[in-house]
Amino acid sequence: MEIKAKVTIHDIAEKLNITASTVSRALNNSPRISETTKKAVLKAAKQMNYQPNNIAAALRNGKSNIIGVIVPTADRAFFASVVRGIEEVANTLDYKVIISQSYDSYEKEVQTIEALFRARVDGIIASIGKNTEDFEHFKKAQQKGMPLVLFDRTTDALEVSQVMIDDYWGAYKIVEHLIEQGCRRIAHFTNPKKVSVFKERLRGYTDALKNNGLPYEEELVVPSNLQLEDGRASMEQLLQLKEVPDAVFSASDFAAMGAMQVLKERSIKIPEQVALAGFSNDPFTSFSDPPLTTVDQLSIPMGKMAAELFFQQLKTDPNKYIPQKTVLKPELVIRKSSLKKEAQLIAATTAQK
Amino acid sequence: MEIKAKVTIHDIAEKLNITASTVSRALNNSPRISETTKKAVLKAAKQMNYQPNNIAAALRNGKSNIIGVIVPTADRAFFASVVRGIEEVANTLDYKVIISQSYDSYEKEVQTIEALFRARVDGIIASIGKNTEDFEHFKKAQQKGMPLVLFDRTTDALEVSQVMIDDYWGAYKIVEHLIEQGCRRIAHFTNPKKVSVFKERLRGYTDALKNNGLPYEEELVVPSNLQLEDGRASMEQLLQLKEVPDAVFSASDFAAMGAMQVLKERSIKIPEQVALAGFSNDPFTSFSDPPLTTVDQLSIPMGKMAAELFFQQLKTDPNKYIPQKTVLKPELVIRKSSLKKEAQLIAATTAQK
DNA sequence: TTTTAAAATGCAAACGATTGCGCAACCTTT
DNA sequence: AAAGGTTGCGCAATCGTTTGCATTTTAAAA
Repeated sequence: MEIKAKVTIHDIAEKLNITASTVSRALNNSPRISETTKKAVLKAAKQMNYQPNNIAAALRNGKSNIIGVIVPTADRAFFASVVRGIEEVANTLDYKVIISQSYDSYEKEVQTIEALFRARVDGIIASIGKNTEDFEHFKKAQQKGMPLVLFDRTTDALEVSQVMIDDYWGAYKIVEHLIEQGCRRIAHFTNPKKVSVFKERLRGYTDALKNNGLPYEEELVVPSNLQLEDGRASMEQLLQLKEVPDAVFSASDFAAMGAMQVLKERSIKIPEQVALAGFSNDPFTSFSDPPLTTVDQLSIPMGKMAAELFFQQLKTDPNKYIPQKTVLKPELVIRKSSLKKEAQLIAATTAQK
Repeated sequence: MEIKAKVTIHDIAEKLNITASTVSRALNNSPRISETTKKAVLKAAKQMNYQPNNIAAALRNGKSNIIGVIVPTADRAFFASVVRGIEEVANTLDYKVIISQSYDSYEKEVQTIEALFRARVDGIIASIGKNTEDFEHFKKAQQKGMPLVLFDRTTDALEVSQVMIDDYWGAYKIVEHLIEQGCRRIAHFTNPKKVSVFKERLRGYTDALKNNGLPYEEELVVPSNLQLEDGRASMEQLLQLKEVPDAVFSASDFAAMGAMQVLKERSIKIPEQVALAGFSNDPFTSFSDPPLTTVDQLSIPMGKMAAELFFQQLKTDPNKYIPQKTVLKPELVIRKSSLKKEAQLIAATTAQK
């Protein structure tokens, strides 16, 4: 078994005394070829250890069977899971996934998309970088007639298929949950950026308050970058208030975590004194103490759905295609950090003894 | 700005009244082309919005500028970070990264590698699936003269470049740390599989005990699958012992986490009564209460190193190449779960008041 | 002004698979 | 037995770049 020169359909053809055309057709199971020769070709191919050259086919066909995926960073839990979801469905259709990172930089994003064009990907699935406000580079993809699907961080500036979760609904529901648990002064950590997800979560928060007869109070809504440290700072700030809140709904798990740390340092009981909820269901949320109530973003399903929209678009005439906006209902993940009633009940029965 | 038919070097050539050869050479900055025409070509290319077709080039050159990466699952924190590292260096060299998942299935792994062959990747970077014991599919890559780099889960059955961390050293050091903190009965959670990493960690554990004059006790080494639930069970088991350990070094963060839960449920103080250490530095370890001491696996550097080995191999004559085995020294991440001395000190000063 | 070397560009064949069109050979029908 | 249909396969162009080997142009030397 030495290394033999790469075998092509021509080699097979020669061996069988037929032409490459016939071999090609046989391999592609064309009805124009007799069963006998098909069998012969298949057999010879196996025997000679033939490996089709997708690149040659790609050149001829003008399609590469490759999807380009752009994410801010490949190792953030959410994005990693989406990529996983995309790969899972791509895999079943013999498509490959090229992954590239934009690092939330506009310039990188533009470069990256150009690189994907050069690589001749058949289309692109992307989550827009935080600092991107111009979308010409994505439009280019559309102009080329490539399928383009946006997920999570999308924009309405583009007529494009997109998948996201219903941030409003998730926020609304979780605030409602907090209220149901007896919380009456619910604070919210938000982000001032134009990014729509945070706006939506804020809207869900305010509407839930309103519809449940609770007042919206400016001082309870604190904006920040939503990282761990920001969460700490925001919590400190809230604790300065004359009237301390009895719950915090953070638009990010990290900030919620920061708040949790501060509360614990001050021996403020969670959830009895302050209930806590985050957003994203980052893997770490189940390991905190108490485990953090949060909203699951359905990352893997989102990836799958994005891929499905992609292939749907791939199959239909670019002129006929109508972009689809898919909104996934997120799932509430209720954990101890917000189960005030239960905690009180346990406290009561323990005290009774 | 309508969609113009794709422009090729021939179009540029025609416009400039030269041939495609010249255009090609100009674009590739060949010394055989005069500066004047180079300028002209570049200008025309920009003007006509020329996009090079990598596929055609790949066909002609026999190389695609694509690396195939195989991981068990794309969304496990460790692998996601390695992929990130790989992509980072690939990106600087205008290489693209195709990612594919083996799901720890041998069959999938074989299929996946075949698919990568078809895609004509220039080489492969992979972490071997848990259940893989035959390596013919990887050998095929080598026979084709492709660069092949293995990371983390490697094998000595293949003469191949590999990157891993020094599990022995990491384990040794962390056990030493526990001893230094005053622990004398240190338990260990391990995994019975043939996978070398766990064997190495076990070896580091036993050697550290030995070299520090502590006895190795069978009953303190408990094997399991090292998931959260396994950690819980193992801890329960340890608590049944006549002499309960005063520390646990788990070969996985998840199992360590399970142990932490059990200890907390029983109000056993961490680290005062039982110190805890894990392995991997999974992101969640910094969010537990107390934060978990662990060993960082240098995932991003590992990815970068794997990519560097890859390119190194790509550059050198396959016959001359000598596989490199790179062993990264992991980093101890000391957190509260093991800082017994500090905890005792604080306890003491608090009591004094 | 011719000769000669160097510099710049052109020609044409690859790379490997696909496919529209055409041409045999064979079968059916009348 | 001639006309018309099928069936099975071959021819040759094509996808867009690259590159070895000319060939032309330019500049320098004689």
